[in-house]
Amino acid sequence: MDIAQLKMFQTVVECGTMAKASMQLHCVPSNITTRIKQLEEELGAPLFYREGKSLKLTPSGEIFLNYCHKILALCDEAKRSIHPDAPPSGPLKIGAIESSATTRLPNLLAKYHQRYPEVSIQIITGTWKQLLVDISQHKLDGAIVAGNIEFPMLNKLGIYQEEIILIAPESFGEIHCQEDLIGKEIFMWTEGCPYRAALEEWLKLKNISLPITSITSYATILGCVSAGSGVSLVPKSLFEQYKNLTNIRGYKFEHLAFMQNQFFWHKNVSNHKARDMFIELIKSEFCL
Amino acid sequence: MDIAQLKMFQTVVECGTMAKASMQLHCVPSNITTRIKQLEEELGAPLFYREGKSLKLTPSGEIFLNYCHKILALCDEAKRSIHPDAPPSGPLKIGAIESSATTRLPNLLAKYHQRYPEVSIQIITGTWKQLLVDISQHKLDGAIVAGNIEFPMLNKLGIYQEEIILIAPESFGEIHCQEDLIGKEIFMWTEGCPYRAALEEWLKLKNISLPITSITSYATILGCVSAGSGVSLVPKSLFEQYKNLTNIRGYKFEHLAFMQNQFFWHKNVSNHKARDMFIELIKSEFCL
DNA sequence: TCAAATATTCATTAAAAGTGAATGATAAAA
DNA sequence: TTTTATCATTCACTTTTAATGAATATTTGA
Repeated sequence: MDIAQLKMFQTVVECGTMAKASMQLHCVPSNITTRIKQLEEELGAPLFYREGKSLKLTPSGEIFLNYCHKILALCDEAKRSIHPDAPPSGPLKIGAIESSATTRLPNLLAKYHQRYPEVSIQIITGTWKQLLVDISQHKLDGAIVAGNIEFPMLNKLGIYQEEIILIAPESFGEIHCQEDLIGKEIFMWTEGCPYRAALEEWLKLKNISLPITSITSYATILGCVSAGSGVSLVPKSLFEQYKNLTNIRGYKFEHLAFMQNQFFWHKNVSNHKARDMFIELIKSEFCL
Repeated sequence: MDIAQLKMFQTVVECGTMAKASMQLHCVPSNITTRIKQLEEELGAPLFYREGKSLKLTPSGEIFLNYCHKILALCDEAKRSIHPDAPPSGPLKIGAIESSATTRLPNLLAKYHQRYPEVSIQIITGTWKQLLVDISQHKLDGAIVAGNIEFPMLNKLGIYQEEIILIAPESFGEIHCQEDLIGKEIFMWTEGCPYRAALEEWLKLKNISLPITSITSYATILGCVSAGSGVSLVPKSLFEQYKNLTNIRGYKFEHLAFMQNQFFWHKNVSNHKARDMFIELIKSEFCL
């Protein structure tokens, strides 16, 4: 067993194909094939089902992948631990829900990169659940997530309150209560979005159940509302980012005016200076 | 960074010299030298102070060694996890305090080896503290220790009660209270031995403080008592093992008649079948 | 002071990793 | 359906890396 092999295996799973993994690892596909087979032989079990050209993890592969993440994360940590006072460097994988990624992150990243140019940041978006699971499996170093969540093995830090507003085309007239939405089309992020959950909860208070159109793009949601086809519930900061879309009106959403956004990271991962400096930056930006 | 390198580094630390490590790893010393240097270069810090031919870990080396243990333990665990139903095999490092090692372990090991001949067992003796620290640093897979101890990150299982007796030469006459020991020489295991602690506590009840001769060998302690030169406090099972020493008398030690012996292992290490079967054996032998 | 043990260097050999072109199979596109 | 892209794999080959063994200098212990 070899660390390079583990890295290859992990990358193949991430990329989905050996061809893509070989690009990312700057080597030739045949090399990956050989070394994965070699690994499978040593372990005495296949890691992938090979059906046609698709690769699917076997149960053994799933188990082994989890260990790979842990082992590689530990190796990184071991290296970092030797130079506790060196400026942070290396990769930093930060997750964020879409709304945070589009509104707050760009600013944050610019400052971070200016301070620590040696760190190569990677941003991954996903649902809060995906992101937190990924952190606990060491696939992410940390993530910004909305809502007051507790998650085993993860530390958290409250960062900012995101104001939530209801947006609708000017043509719809004033919107103040649930009934004003009846007959209107509603655009929201997919399942797992806390804003969506809040809206559904609000409607349920009056026993109203309306169909919601799922759109995984805030730009599109704003576009739809702007085009006059429906309403949505979005962070105010996002709305302001798109304020050139003039014919949209925002309304206070009293049911859940603010949502706490938090940064999560793994309790067991220490000596991660790049991540710790990211936390420090967050603190200095938002926690004054 | 390479797993083979980490294994080499760990082995060098264990063996104390590169020469001995090279024997254990079945390669030549120059290879070890080269690969350790290579590792140091990659980490950007020396792992050893090289003064003459002695190797001493640098602070960086200490830190890195801890990660090595964790990483290599995880690699083993990853391999084992693939074959959950295979009979246990591979190395199994069990620690024990001297008294357990000499009295209870031999029997246990015979049975274990008969059942799982593929496991190569290694027994390490030490003080309870050393052993438990070694488990938490993944240097040991488990250990048998006397006394009712709690230790972070470790699971424990009570196994048997060890009866404690006071032994003295027949020539000393009856011994029943602390005062009977005054003027007698006392032989005990070194600091850290729970039996010794119990004896000292017992003497302290009457504010008696007697000098104790430390001997790290039960055979020698028994021999000294048998030769008529002093008294000691030992597990009854040990005393019985040496009962051919006829002129020793054993007395009930009321202050601490029994001492609970326990098996400890690491909470975070799962999928360790060889160890789990050892626990099962202990249960079936002692916990009926 | 001598002898055994040790880390290290260096030229050499053996092993392993990586390459690149060819092949066949598969899924998507025309 | 045919065509085209993409993919994993095989194999002969090259490059890189690890391991060896003899030589050397140093140190510990007798």
